[in-house]
Amino acid sequence: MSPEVASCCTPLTMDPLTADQAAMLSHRFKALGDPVRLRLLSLIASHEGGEACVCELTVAFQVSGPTISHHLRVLREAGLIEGERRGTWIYYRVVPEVLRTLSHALHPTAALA
Amino acid sequence: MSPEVASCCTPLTMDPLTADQAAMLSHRFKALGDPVRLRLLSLIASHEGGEACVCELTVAFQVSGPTISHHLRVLREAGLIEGERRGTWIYYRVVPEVLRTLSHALHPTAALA
DNA sequence: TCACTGTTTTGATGACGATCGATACACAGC
DNA sequence: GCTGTGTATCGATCGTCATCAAAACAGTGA
Repeated sequence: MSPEVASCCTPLTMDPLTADQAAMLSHRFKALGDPVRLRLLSLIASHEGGEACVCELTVAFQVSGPTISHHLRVLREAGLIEGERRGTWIYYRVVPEVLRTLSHALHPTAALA
Repeated sequence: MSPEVASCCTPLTMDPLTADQAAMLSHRFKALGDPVRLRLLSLIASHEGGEACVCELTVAFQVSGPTISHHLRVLREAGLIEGERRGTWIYYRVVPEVLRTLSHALHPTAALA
């Protein structure tokens, strides 16, 4: 993603969001607004090495493979995760700066590091 | 809301979320997943005194009154804001602990205060 | 090149959500 | 009580989304 993603917005509690800022942020929050996607993100982020193969993610849910793939796409298009193919398997990892941006947007003292 | 809302979850990057945790968090993030609601929340939080009257919120958007009311209800049912009637007008304010919870869930070092 | 496995895309379907106008409810002032 | 204003609910509409089965695509190894 573009470099400004991690520093675009002051916390939403400090100044009113512009329509553009709200559109960008809401797109990301919407991606987090599904329990399966949240658990996928959590599984990837907390997985050993910071990345997880789709095959490991699929077995953790009751939903079908295509559905997992759909949710991974939504997370990917929201900039929250990145995928990379290595041989047979595709590995996903989180984009920490984007998570930090969202965290910061919700709470002034958060994620200043 | 219940007392545990502000401390229920370790950051989702540390441990995989349980289905219950994911359901609760995704419900809140879903409420943030709309640009109008995000701007409403921001307007309320950044407003002088930490609260805003519905009449002040309605004029800031192009959408109808019922639609604003609907979005305020979604935010309210997600526990992100609280409303209080004082005389003629109803004032909304944010629930800071819940915002801090969400911020913390996204980033380990965030919102420990 | 062929078969096999892993992942994504396509197409369809049922549920959900954003929005509106109309209506109902709550309070203030007369 | 009545009337007017502020806010919420109802009912309908139309678009979006989560999900699946089926098909397509990508890479591996025989």
